Amino acid sequence: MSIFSKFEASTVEKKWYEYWLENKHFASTPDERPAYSIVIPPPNVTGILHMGHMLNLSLQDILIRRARMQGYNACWVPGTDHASIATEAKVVARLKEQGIDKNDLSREDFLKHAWDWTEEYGGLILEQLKKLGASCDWDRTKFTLDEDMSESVIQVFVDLFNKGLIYRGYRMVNWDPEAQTTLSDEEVIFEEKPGFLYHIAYELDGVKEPLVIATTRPETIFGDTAICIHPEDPRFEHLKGEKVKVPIANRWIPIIEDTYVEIEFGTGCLKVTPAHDINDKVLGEKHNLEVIDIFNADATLNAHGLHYESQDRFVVRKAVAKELDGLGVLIKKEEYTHKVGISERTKAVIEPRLSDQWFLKMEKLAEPAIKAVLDSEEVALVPAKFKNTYRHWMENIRDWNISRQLWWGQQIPAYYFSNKPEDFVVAPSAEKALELARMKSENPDLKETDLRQDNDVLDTWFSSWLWPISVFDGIRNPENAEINYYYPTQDLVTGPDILFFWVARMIISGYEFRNEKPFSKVYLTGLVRDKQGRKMSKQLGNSPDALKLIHDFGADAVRVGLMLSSAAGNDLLFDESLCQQGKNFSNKIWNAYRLIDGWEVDDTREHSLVNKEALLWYAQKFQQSLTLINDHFEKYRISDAMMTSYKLIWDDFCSWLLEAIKPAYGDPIDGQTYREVRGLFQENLKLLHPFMPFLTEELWQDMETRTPEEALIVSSWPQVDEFDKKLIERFEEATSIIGGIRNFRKEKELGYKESLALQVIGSSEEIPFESLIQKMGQLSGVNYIDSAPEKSGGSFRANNLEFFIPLEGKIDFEKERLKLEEELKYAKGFLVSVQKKLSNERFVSNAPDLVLANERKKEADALEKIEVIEKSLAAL
RNA sequence: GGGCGCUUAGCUCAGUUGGUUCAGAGCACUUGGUUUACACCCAAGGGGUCGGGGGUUCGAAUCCCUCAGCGCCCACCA
Repeated sequence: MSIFSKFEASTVEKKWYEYWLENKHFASTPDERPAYSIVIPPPNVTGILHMGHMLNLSLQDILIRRARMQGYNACWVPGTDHASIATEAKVVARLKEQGIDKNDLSREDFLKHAWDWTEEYGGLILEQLKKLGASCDWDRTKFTLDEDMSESVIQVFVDLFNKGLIYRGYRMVNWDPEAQTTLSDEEVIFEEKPGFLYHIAYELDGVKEPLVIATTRPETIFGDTAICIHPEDPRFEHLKGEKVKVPIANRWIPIIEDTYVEIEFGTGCLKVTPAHDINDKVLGEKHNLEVIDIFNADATLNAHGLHYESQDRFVVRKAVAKELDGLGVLIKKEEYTHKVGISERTKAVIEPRLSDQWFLKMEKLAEPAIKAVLDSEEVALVPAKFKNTYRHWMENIRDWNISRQLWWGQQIPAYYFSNKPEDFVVAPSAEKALELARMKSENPDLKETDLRQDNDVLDTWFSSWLWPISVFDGIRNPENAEINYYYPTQDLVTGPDILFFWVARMIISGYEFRNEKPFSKVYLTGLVRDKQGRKMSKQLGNSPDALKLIHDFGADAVRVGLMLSSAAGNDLLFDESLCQQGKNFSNKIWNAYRLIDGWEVDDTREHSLVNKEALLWYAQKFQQSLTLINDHFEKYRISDAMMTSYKLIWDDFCSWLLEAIKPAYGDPIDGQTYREVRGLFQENLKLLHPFMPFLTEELWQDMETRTPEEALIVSSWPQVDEFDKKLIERFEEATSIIGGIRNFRKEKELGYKESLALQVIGSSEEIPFESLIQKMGQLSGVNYIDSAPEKSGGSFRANNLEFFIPLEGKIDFEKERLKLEEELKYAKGFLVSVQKKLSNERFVSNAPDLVLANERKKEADALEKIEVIEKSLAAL
């Protein structure tokens, strides 16, 4: 017999994981069964497993394992994402440590370093995932920069370009000075930051008072090309058409008028810097202003910054303020909180910047994706509350900036054949590009060396938005058997933070390239937070080490812990005690097995009525729970499914069934009970397997010698069958009588070993599960009497039945009387409220019959109860 | 600034269409219990005027209004 304890959990896990791999239980190829596929949200190739992953991946594994048991051809495709900005930033940082500057390397050399890094750390996260028990088809592992994946991306780019949906534009974009690339709007997070509102005086021509403007960014005065006032602001009526001098720069700039300016804000005057603010750019275009770009790529100032050239913008901000103060033109500096754009990846403050970028037109593309989620519900978001967020974003969707000034990623397949920016062709390969370039330039002598490929790479999401299609090679090879079999996938499990980055775009690409949804359900998890509700972060140090958790508690326990309180869309307040609870549950199951497995069997022993009834009841209870669990799964209420299984095993199976059939110490068990309870235990293991794969497989295999085909992982999910609801109710009546007896013992301070005689008063029929009650209540006998006996003892009520237990000389009459009077008072009060309701004519005429009948029953029951209590009181 | 959502026991949350079984679960807590599968355990028990106020209704945790607090998404206010 094997032992499943904390000391051996990891060896048991390793044993079964290897067993599943060896026997190809995770592998899937198309066959005649219906497919059930999930594509993993590819983690960053250089990432490490954190709690968010654990939650997502546990959910996916639970879904895929259950589907596998349900007879689907289950296929979970794993993989990783090249995460261009994040990975490139890490590689640049590592090179820096080695004294190498990225700018001194050629593109090819840099990519070599990046691939070295990827091979060194890449896939580490996938290894960690295995520790959790993830049953992915590892032979299918994909990486977004694999050759076939990249080819798909390039093919899609060319296709969209040829459809006229991709264009190149000179636009204000989000510039990350740290990574030195642009970002899409979704990659910019706005945060409230304390700052200052500087009031600066600009000298006016002539003798008039200087004009005071308010700005949060004094360093941008070098890029000022106008001052804007509101045309109807009476304070500035006399300034229309005038010019002012920019301090320090000493340039003269015009005063323009525009209703964009808010009279109430600041001083009512706005300095206009078209190169560095999106609003100013709009104003600039409207008023034909000069554009002066004052920054270098790393957000230091360029020559326009005069003596501040090469200094960082934040250093310059302070220095400029000081200089302005020295000049006597810094009128005021007030504290001011404003929103600042931060790079999602590098956390650098974003600089709005004008530059040439590639864009994808989104409006038309988004249409089918809007319908699919909001109208036809072909794609369901779980929970549905995210539909609103989705709608809002999709209906206001903006063109997607898909180019990044990085090297790690798919290089944009645009080839320039002259110095003019409009002289380019888009092609899947250099050869094809040359051909096209010769045609477009009408120069047949053009050589491949005359072509220059665009330096930029594509946004990482431009590869991952194809993920559900490209992992099955459905872009390059749209008719292949795999894509037609596995696509569309069933469930996608991910966080709502990437609803727009990724989920929405996958739905868009699904309809564009397959004319079909990529998945039917999107299960959106919440964020994993600590128990104080704070986000988990490295800085706070509140993020538990995922692998250490698995090591300390066991993978099953961690999975259970995660499922115990994580409804879809709700944040999970994680605490290690959840894992402890999971571990306690593992221990409980293990011990139940030890009990069953340790019994000595005697086939000559009688199959008692108690055992027979308890087994029959549990079979019903199991069915009831199974129905509930299936329903929870269908509604993606995974934690409810988990909790229902938990209670079934712990309360019903262990506390009731096993306690009921357990033979006295040292006694053997009858053969029939033994076989039946083992059968029921096996069914329990099936239910638990998706949640706790290792422990269940261990016990399953320990019970009997099994062939690989008989492994639990590929066994069948229990069949739903009809069950006797009435029997379950009768059993519950019995358990509440047992509860009454136990409570009685406790109140009367009687030991649990002391046998008691139970008397049922005035009941015309036998109490349910009488022999069970006798055994569990530790009774010497049960008899039925007409009225409360006159001798000393105590009484209690359960299920509207009155019970009496004789206790010679052990009863405190006064205490008993007070208790009964309390009960009587409550029953009378209850009766009054029911009768009040029943005497209300409008209630009687309006309420449905069922409700009315119930109230009448309540009244009758209350009357009966009062009578019983009064009798007992009289007997005292 | 616009939109959406939340507020139920000490904690985390269930509560379908207002009405049988509606005030629940798990954990935590209190009390009693260890040669008898499991103290990582067993048994019993306490605990909430369902955020405040108003309204609709015979009847409201559930529908409407309002106030307060919290959260999320979107947005170009210097």
